[in-house]
Amino acid sequence: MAASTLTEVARLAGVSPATASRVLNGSARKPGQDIAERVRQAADSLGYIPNAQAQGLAKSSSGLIGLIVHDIADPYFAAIALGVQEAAREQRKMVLLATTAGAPADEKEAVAAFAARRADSIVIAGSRSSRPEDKEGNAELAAELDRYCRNGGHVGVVGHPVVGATAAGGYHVVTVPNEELAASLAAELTASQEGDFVIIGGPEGLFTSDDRVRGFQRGLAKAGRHPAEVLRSAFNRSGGYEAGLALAARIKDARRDGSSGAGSERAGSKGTKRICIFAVNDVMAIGAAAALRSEGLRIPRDATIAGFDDIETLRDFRPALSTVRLPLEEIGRQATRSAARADAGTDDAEGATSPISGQITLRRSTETAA
Amino acid sequence: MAASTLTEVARLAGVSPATASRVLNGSARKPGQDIAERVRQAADSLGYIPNAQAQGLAKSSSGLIGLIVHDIADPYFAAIALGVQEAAREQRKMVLLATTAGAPADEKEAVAAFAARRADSIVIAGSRSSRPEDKEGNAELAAELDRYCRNGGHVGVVGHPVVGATAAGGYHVVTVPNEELAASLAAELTASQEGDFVIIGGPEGLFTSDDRVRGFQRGLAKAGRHPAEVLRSAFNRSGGYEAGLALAARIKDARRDGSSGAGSERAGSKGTKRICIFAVNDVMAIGAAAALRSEGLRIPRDATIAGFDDIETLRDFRPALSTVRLPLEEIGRQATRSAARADAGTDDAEGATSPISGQITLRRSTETAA
DNA sequence: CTGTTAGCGCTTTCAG
DNA sequence: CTGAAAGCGCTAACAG
Repeated sequence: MAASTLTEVARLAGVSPATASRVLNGSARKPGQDIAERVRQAADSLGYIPNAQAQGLAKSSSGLIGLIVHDIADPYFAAIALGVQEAAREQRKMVLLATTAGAPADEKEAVAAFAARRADSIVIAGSRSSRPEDKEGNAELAAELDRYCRNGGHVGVVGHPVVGATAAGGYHVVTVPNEELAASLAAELTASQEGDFVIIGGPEGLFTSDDRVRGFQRGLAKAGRHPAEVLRSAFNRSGGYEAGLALAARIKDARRDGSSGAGSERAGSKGTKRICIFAVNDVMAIGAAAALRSEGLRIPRDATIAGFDDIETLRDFRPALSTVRLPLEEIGRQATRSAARADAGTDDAEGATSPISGQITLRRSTETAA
Repeated sequence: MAASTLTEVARLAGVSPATASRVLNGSARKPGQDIAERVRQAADSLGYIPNAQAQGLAKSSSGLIGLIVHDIADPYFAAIALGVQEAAREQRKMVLLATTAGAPADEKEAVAAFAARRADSIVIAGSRSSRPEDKEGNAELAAELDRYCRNGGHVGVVGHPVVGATAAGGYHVVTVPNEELAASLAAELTASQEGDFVIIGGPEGLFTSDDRVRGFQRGLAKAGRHPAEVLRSAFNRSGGYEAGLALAARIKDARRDGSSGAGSERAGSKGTKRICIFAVNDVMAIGAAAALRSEGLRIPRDATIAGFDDIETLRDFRPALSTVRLPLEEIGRQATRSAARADAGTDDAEGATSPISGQITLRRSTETAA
């Protein structure tokens, strides 16, 4: 028993399908009260549900918004996804989700799939990269995106423009001031941290990571500190954990050397000043912290640490993590809205969404008080 | 410049649209090598992307899987969503996401929207409820679901069947043994916990919560303990926080009374034995823990606490949370697969997926050792 | 204001 | 093995 169709409804109501369409699904022209009522009754007596595919085909638009994330289980993306959802709801659209693990090749496939479904717009979250191994993938992704835009699609990108994408019409970027914020974070930290800084970054070539690293170094330089050493690992918790392990070993070594055989536990109170770790995102920071802890080191006693993003789920972590708060939901919302805006013809200056701002948030993990 | 169509490709290749269709999109019949090659070339020289809407209309199926969650930013749902995503990928389908905050009315809308899009199957995650205020909504949801199934749709539900849904064909439930697991948790806890138990539950009528409460009480009874008092609040972090605040006050009072004016800080070592809190999910447990901490109480020193779910993002929380590990991703995967199975006609015993099992995981938060 | 007539792009009998 | 023709369900010009 297939779902009933508009034609059936029309027949039951004794009108033409066109009229039924006009009353059931919005149209500029309003049929007469009497007839409208009859149609409506027929419709719900049959349990009529319009076939969105057919509507889409006829109107060539789909009421769909495509969302591309690296990993929906990562709270960073989940928060953005929530924002996208909200914006989609405002536009009375549904969101189609694609998880790509950040591989440009998969992202390209996702874009193609969205294009095939005639998604009205596409939102891409997740760091762009310029790694050599992604070069080809990036080019293909850019080409796919261009084609999508040329065919009338709109795309909103979170963070950085996709490498190589010509800024064709319908292509919008929600810029996140990663570099500036990282610089500010560094500036604030230098006020209290006396020891060396170490950065735990993601793989080289990941824009988000690179920007934060660069910004942090800049902030350090401005404060007259020498540049931090940069440890590279995966852009997730286990990457942070690994790097944390390496740092823990180093801290212990330094302590052993510094205390020449004796054995106080408190690195922070020794000649060797405790290091301050900046992990380029919260999940990595949490991973690093876990590693230090597992090696018997304490934060902020033996080392201080800061992250980036201010992931909500991680706010109850102790010691509370110093970080940079990013309005993740808002970012998702804006990316979605900016993509839709062009859709509606509201061509206000190409990207009139208010700029994203973040907020340095110092908490216990970088406290240096006795 | 609209996307190019099959007809265009066919014309360019000098064949009929039918043939082009046969070579480009899978068909039982295989056109000749020579002609196939020509079509393929024409296709990608034009950058042809099949119009999924049109295909869907013609085949009346869409390659879409609808997923309904309360809140995609909640790590519990995010984990399930990841599993759904994976299963969808196996089936070469995309997932359509709907966030409903658990309101049956919204869920009904989501189901209707999915039905309109001719989703091949629908997965519903998130606790069902039998609260009086949801009664009407549940009935409508059930009706909508039934209609969807009757029209050939398949649905996979996580946890409990939707209230009032007739177990029509195509309706599958992935059962999570919440009650049993909660009972086991209680059993294990009674071995080490001497004080009273208190349960922080969600609103009455939420099945998941109710099951866990019931199971826990049963476990307690079996161990000869008297039933735990049940505090009700919202089924999320802030609900846990609120309840935690109330408990903190109570613990402090008890301590003051117990120590009649003197003032040791250690409730655990007093005559009043420390209470053991069971929060029906991890996020609530974390909230409660945060509340206790903010009131100057320490875990497990002043009270012990356990949660449920073993949310991955929360595993770095300290003290490590005792909980029941649930294979969330797997649950999502199974719900998706079981819904699809019927689709493929593989009618193996109505629900031949392996049953979900959980694992009691005792960690620091319930340690009672000195 | 309503009904009729064409498609939207693709699949799928059914002939050739 | 290929092509022609008839829709899938709905919308949007046109007529009436």
